Amino acid sequence: MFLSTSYNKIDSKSRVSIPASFRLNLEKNNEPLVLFKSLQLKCIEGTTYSRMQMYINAIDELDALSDEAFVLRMMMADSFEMKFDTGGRVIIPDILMNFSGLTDKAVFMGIGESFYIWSPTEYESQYTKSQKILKEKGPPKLILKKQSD
Amino acid sequence: MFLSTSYNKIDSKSRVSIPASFRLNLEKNNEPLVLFKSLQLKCIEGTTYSRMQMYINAIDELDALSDEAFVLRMMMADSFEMKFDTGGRVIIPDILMNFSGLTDKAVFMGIGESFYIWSPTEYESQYTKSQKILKEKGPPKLILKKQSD
DNA sequence: TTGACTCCCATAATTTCCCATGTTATCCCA
DNA sequence: TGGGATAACATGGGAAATTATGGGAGTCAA
Repeated sequence: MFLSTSYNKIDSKSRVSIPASFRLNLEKNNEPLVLFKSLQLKCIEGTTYSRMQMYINAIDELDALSDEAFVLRMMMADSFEMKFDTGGRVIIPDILMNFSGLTDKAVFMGIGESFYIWSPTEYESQYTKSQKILKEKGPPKLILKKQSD
Repeated sequence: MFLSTSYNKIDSKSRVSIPASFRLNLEKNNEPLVLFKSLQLKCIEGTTYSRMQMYINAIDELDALSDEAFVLRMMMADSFEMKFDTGGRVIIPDILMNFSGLTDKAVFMGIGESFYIWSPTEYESQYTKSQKILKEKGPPKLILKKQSD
């Protein structure tokens, strides 16, 4: 699971350290890391290779001509398998840098099965927004289920 | 898995480098590359030899005289097994160049089990279209299943 | 001999890999 | 509980390997 938030520097080669706790989570499960454009937010999303595989399998089960399949294929096109250097860094592809507005600093935000990478300004505005909603609507009501598989 | 998007040049001999990550994916699985006309889009589709075989098997399950079977057989006729040169390039057959409107630049778009090759203009219009669908209909709702095979 | 095609080599640019260093966090013992 | 030793982490830079791409020599057929 990916949890917690941290800031890391992006150097002139577009390299950035993935937080150690995230890396450990991947290594423990022997999972490569995949980064892709978030479908809803102006940020990069990171997840495991096998979770990405689940999306791909889902494509084959949809009507090949459907809008859903079309959008999912585009999502794959904006996905990148990452390689770590010995220091635990990855190089963020230009496409993702531009899309998310990243320059020299990245905010890593673990959200369970995946994590977000934000530019600091975008992160702050999203955080503020979430606090506002929380204040107005109160905490969300959750129905917790035991894991079935 | 074929992931990510990249641009490569097509030279005067109709040669083009297949992105290294795609090549690696093929080599790793000892799979020849097959290119064919997309059935839905104005682009070339690339996939593994064994996935092409799955399409062929699917034809056999259809009514031999049906329109579907007819169309699929025609698709097979416009499929080509590719040979790589020492630099990792292939020569794109004229039929496919003309069909997809390729001239001097190709966009490679990994979509999981296969990949598309577009002319830059066609790629951009398709990308715009996907963004529009995403905006209007929101992200596809998926029920993700763990891989069963 | 020309044209089309295949195979191979050359090179520039990019990417990957590895080593070095400062900084932060963790641990252990007094 | 403090404070120093040790390990882990984040970050910088450069060497080495890989990739993309251009061009040419050899082959075969018309």
